[in-house]
Amino acid sequence: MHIGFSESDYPDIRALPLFAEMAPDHFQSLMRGAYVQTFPPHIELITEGDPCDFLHIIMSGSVDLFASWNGHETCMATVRPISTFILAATIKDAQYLMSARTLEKSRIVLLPSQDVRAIFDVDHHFARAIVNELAICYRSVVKVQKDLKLRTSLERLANYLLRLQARSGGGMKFELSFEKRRLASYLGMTPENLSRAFKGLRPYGVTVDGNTISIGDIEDLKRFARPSPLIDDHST
Amino acid sequence: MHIGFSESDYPDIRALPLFAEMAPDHFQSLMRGAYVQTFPPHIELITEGDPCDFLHIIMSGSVDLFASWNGHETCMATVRPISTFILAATIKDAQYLMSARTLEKSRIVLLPSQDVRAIFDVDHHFARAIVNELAICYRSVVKVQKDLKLRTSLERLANYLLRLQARSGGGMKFELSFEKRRLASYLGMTPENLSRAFKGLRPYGVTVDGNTISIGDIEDLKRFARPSPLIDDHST
DNA sequence: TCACGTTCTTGATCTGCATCAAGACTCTCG
DNA sequence: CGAGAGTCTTGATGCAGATCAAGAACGTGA
Repeated sequence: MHIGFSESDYPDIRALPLFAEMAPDHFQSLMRGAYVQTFPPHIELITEGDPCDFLHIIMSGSVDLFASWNGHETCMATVRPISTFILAATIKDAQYLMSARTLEKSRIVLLPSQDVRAIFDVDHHFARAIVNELAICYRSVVKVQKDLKLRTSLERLANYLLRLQARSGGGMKFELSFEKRRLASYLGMTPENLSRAFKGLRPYGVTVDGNTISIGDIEDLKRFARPSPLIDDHST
Repeated sequence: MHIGFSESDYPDIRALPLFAEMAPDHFQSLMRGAYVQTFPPHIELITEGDPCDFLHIIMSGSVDLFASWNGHETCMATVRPISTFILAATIKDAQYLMSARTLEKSRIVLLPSQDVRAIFDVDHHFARAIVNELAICYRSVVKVQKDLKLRTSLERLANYLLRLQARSGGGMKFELSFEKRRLASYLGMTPENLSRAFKGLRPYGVTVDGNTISIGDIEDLKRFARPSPLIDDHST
C-alpha cells in the first residue's frame, strides 16, 4: 500500500471532463489533499451503507461495483481507468449504495469528499461539470433498467457482445475483459445460464473459446439482438 | 388545451429546490418563456427517442414514464406534483430515454430546454441545485436496479407496499394511487402475477379490497420484506 | 511440472413467472 | 339504469432461468 501522490498524475486527472474546467487554484487545492494507493486484486475499497469519505478515481486496473441484500449479491457496474466512481454520494454526503472491490491490481486516487464539496460550492465550472457527469450516469442507469426489464437474458448478452465488440475496436474477434461469472452477474443471470446463453447465440454466429469471442456475421447477430442506442449507447 | 401562464403558479415552482436559489431575474426570464397546458388522461406528452425541447413540471395530476423495445413496454416511474421530469435530457440536449403519458387530467408547465440550459450556464446556484436533483435521481434509479436484481417480484411488492404505506401517512389502511396493471409493470411483473402476489402476502397480514390495502401486522410484513434504506428510501 | 483451488460447462430437475383463456368485476357514457 | 369496454382474478399450461451436482478446464504457486 502506497501513500503519496506525484504530480505526474495531475495531467491525467486534469484531463477528465469533471476537472478540466475547474479553476487552477481549486484543482491545486484538491490535489494537495489527495491520496493515492495501489491495491492488490480482490480488495474491498468501500462498503455499501458506509458514509462516503472519499471520491475515488481509478488510474489503472479495474473495479467491480456490487450490491448485496438478504444474502444475495449482484454486480452493478465495472469501472475502468481513468474515471471516477461514486460521485453522487460524495456530493450528497450520503451513504454508499454499492460496495467496490478491485478486480485486479489497481491504482486509486482518493479525494476527500469534504474537499470536493467545498469546491463544488464555489466553482461554477466544476458544478457544471458535475451536472454533465451525473446526467450521463443517470441516463446510463436508466438504460440498464430498460435492458433488465425489456429483454431476456439471451437478448441482454447479445447486445452486450455488440457493445463490447464496438469498444474493442470493431474486429470479429475480441476478449472478454473479466471473469464470466462476473459478466453473468452484471447481466442479471447465473454463470450456468451464461454458458447456455453463449450456446444459444451459436446460430447467430457467435463462438466462444475461453475468453475469446468471435462473431461470424455481425448483421445476423444485430438482427437478433435489435440494439437500440436508447438502451445500448451509454455515452449520451 | 390551455396556453398561457399565470403568476399564481410562480410561488409553487419557485418553492421547488431546483429553482429556489436561482437568481430572481433568471427565474423571471425562465417564467416568461414558459407555457402551461392542461392535458386529459392518456395523452402522450413526450416520446422516447425524440429530441428534448422542454423541461416539464407537473403541477397537478400524474404522469407515467414508460419505455418500449421490440414490442414490449414497461413502466419506469410515476411522477406526481409538484415535480420536474426528464431533467437530464434537457441539460444534455439529448433524446428522451422514456415516453410520458398522463394518467389523469394533468396540468403541466413546459420550460423551453434552451432557456433552461442558458441559465444553467450562468447561474451557479441553479447549477448546484441541478446537481442535487440529478444526484437524487441517479441514486433513486440505482435503488430500482438493486430492487429488480436482488429481489423476487413478491419481495418487491412487499417493499413497495411498505413504502406506499409510509407515504400515505402510516395508517394500516391506504389506497393504491393508480391501476394495478401499471403497478405490476412498474414492479416488473404481469398483472396476473400481481394478483397472485397479493394473495402471496396474505399470510403476512396483507388484504386487498379493490384499490384499498390493509396491513394487519406491519412488523410481520417487515420481517418478510426486509426493507433496506439503501433500496427503499428514495429521498437520499 | 504437478497439485490444488477455482471457474466453467453440462445435465437433471425445480421454481418463479409469463402466457393464454375465460369469467367476474368495475367504470364510464348515453 | 343498462350496455359495453376495460380491468382484474383465477385456472391451466408453458417457459425462461435458477438450483443442485458433478466433471472438465483453467490458473496459480511451490
